[in-house]
Amino acid sequence: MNPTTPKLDSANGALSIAAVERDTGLSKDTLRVWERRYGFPNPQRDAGGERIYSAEQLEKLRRMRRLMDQGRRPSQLVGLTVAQLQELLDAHTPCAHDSSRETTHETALLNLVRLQRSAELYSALQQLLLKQGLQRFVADTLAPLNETVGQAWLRGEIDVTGEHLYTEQVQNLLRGAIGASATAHGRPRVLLTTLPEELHGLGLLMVEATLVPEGVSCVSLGTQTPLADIRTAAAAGRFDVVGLSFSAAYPSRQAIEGILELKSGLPADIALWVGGSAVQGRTGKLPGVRVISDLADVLTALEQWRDSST
Amino acid sequence: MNPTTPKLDSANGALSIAAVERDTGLSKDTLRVWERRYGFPNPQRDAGGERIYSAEQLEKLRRMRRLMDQGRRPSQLVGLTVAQLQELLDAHTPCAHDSSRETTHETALLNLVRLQRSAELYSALQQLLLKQGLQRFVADTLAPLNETVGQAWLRGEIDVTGEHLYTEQVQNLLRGAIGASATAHGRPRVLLTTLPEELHGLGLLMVEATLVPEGVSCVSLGTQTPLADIRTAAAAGRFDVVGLSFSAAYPSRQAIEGILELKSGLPADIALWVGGSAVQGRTGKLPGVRVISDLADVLTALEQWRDSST
DNA sequence: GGGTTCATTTTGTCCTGGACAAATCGTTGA
DNA sequence: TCAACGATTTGTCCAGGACAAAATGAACCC
Repeated sequence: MNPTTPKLDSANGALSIAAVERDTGLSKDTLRVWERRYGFPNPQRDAGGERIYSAEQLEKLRRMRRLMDQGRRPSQLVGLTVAQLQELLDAHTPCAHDSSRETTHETALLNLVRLQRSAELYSALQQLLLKQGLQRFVADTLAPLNETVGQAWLRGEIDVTGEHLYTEQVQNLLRGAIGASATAHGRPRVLLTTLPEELHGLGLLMVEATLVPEGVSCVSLGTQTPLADIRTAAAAGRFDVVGLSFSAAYPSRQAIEGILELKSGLPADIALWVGGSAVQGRTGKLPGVRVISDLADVLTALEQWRDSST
Repeated sequence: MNPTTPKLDSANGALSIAAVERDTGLSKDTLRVWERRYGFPNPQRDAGGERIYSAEQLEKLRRMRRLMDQGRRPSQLVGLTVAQLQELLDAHTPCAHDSSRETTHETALLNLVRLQRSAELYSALQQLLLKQGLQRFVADTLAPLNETVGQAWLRGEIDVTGEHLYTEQVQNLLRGAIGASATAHGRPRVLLTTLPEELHGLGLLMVEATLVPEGVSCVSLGTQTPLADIRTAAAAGRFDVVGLSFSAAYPSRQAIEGILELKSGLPADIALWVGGSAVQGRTGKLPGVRVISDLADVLTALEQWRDSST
């Protein structure tokens, strides 16, 4: 189908520019212009003159990207070593969440992730779910655990496998619980999804799990729905609310732009709720959009909607 | 953060090249090279010389893309009108699976997808699941329904929204069912995942749903696991079998290459099972690999494994 | 001091046109 | 019927120039 798919890519450690684009989210144009301007990354070339990036360059690019998501600019970062970048990342870690504050549950669960004991992880989570109930489980256990796993991943304590495994088990659990308690005709009708290029769907599931017990009827479109499709789906399904979720990796700028564009094409009587670190504190730039600060705030937003729609 | 994000995009009907890339999945490079070679699309230019695509051009590009997913080549398509392209899309309905063969269940379910009645879809599927049991439900209902939905999508009868919604509901259902009947210590231990660039995870879930009732302990890593990670995970978790799934969209060549490379790096006592249209009938090219022909064959493979490992 | 305006710098995206290699097609020969 | 091999098609990559939006910093007024 694709006449040319990128050589071998990550198979033998030879990273093409397309592979780096996928992994870092930095466009090919950006990678080339950085090389021209800053001299980094300075990849080797194969026989055909095409760029071959090393794993180390990829690591540095990944960290740069994360720091830029926090508001830094590339020229400040490009001269630093991987270790120095890592220091900056560690320094930023919100002090409100240092490891000493991790609960016993959390460290135990994190250990299961680290050891890749998926079945035990699943049943441990399930027990907590039964004990706490869906909403409290999501807000009090899952949300901080997510954070902890994310941090552990950044620090390199968990590999890709561990992270995949974690999200898989959480999805299994949440989807089962949601399916069990879904209602068909509740109000409001909420449409949940993410914008294109946002792959993380766990946030959506957590929101859905929070809303469903309140009698809300949620429809999730999964991740990566084109703007035009969100619009038509929202109108066609007579939804009251459209909810978007953004992970920390999503560029804040892009998020705001997408949100505003969607808002402008959405009927005025459909509310737009957005949540995730990419949009935190940007309320000012998003008139007419409800910015959700955390999972508890989802319920507040719901209450407000119900009050105002009487 | 991004100093320049594409103007206003589709907000006022002015489509930048980036917007068209997002909507059609055709890369900027491809769009430019088509314009150079075929004279289409031939967008207007704004004051700065940048391309402005019309909605009509976008429509034609969308259809071309769909037809190319069916194996056509751009040079055949670029001269046709939108109407002619639509005709081709309508005509594609493969005769092996004409609508007359669809069961009553199937047409009813397909209608729910088309009308985006997600709650009803979910409960209809759930009823079937209860009546048929997990394994028969997956093999007899879900597999053909998948096929039908895929065909309908190719013909343009269902939009992205409908497809998202369908996979979302099926996932909810299967994950719930799997979670309910999972066993922690069964044999064999099976590791399920897809290679990088393969995004479709529904096949994995269906396999998992088929195996779990047999007392197999399955661990799914979700989609897009790098080869190196599959290897380390398989060894570290002491798995007996690694299972890979490939959708029809995955290039066959790439699949075989990836499988062989994985096989060569895997301990000899770990079996490798692969399934999906991309690998059908390629048994000859894959020595030492168990090619799974369909869902029933999964159970055959399981039986064989259990026989040979006594 | 705190806020507004304006020039300057930074930065990502888009442009052109050339090149190449993988995939496919069409033909030939066993 | 199938394998092999040249010709064609096709998507990706490259270089280096240009531009406009965003961020920064200086000057200014209340």
